Amino acid sequence: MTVQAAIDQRVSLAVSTVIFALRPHPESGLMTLWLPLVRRIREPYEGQWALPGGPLEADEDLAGSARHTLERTTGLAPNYLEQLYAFGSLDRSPDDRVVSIVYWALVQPDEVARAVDGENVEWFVADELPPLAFDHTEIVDYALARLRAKITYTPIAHAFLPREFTLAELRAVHEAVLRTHLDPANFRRQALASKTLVPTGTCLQGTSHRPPALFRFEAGLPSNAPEERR
Amino acid sequence: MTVQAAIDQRVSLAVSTVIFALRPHPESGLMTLWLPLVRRIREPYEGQWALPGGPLEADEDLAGSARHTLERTTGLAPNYLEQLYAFGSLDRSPDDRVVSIVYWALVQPDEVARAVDGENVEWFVADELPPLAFDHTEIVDYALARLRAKITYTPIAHAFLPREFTLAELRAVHEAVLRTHLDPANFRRQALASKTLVPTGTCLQGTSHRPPALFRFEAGLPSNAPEERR
DNA sequence: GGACTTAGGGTTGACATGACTTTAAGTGGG
DNA sequence: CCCACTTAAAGTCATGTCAACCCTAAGTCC
Repeated sequence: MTVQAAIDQRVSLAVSTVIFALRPHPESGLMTLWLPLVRRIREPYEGQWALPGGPLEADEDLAGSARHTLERTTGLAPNYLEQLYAFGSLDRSPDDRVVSIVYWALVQPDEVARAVDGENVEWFVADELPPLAFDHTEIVDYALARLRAKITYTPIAHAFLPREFTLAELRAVHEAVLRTHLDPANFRRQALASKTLVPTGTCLQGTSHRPPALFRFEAGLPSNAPEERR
Repeated sequence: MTVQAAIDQRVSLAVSTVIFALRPHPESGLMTLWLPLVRRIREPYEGQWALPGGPLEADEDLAGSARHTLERTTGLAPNYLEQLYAFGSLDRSPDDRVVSIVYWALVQPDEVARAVDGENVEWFVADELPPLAFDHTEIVDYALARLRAKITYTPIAHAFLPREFTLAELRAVHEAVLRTHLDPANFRRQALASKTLVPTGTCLQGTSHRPPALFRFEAGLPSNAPEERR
């Protein structure tokens, strides 16, 4: 058996990451979900857009690998990172057999993020993507569904925001992700009832109206991902 | 580079399955969760118990691989099969680097199941396991948590039962999994409100009391696993 | 000072939930 | 044949949650 044969015989393992951030929509100006894609520079699917990722290195954790691609494509560290799913259909790649373990991440779009956009990295509105390479369209759809489901029963919205934020900003995140309008009063009650928000005692000044109180997120629930929760 | 070196360099990929079934507890006689384990016949952890599984074959699906080990260890086809998590810590196996994609399955314990128990396969009460090889204790704990969480908001309990069942039997499954007592009247209301149960029109005869109506499960919600839902 | 805007709190009605009661329909025993 | 016993199945009621809505507070801008 040759070296190449030994490699061909085995299934190769990659880690990809769906990276979400909030930015204003280019037309409507409303906050929407964006994600960075990488243009493929080789076959298969050369020239098409794909999720950032790469083969799992022998000295890397799964989450570590996801964090690594995240840093490479956005220059940022994630505020939230969770394993999404392992995709392993036989036909997902035309020639070789690849199993992809996909993570999803939430980042806050700092000024930094724009500077790091490399030659082959570009951000897209998550709900208006071009056709993607491999099964990546299906993967993004699943990640979107998971994000939209999870934000309704878990306090992860703060991961899109800086350390201190107002309830209106937090509500804006929910509205942007879920693409709905939420009642401010009911949202406030529900958010405060979750026991995960701590008032900083200060108010945000410089608004043209009543100054809103600032809050900080305080971890209430532990993560439910076995690997990360150590 | 030698063939061995080429193999060593790469991360190997395995698929394991946590298989749940309900059987009476050996002491209390109450229904409890059981799962089959396989005794390891080689190092590392030789002689210890581990989850059934094996390396991912090049021509196998992920779910297909899980189904395959399921058939090998229990002789059964699963009524429910879902991906649990991909475990890939650097230290999970002492010598080589293994990433395990773990599935969990629900089966109904037919007469068949007992006959197939092989030399190195043995069923254990899920909450009273011996020390397991690798990180399999952690994996089982996670699978148990997932099952107990999911049964409360998803109709999967029927996967432990034959095609037709009474509400009392369905409630007994919930009680066995969650290890609690549930009010029969409230459980009935909740179960019927879920719109996933169809009355067969017949009643179970031969009981020493009022004959209960039989129901059949009718899929209401689609699966939320992207790979399986095709 | 008054219009305007958002913060923040209160009210109400629809609905789900848990604890409990009542009636129905079978068996088995005296 | 009547009665005790068991579980099925339906109903009642108090509580809690949630969405829709209204109202007042506290700033800015003109």
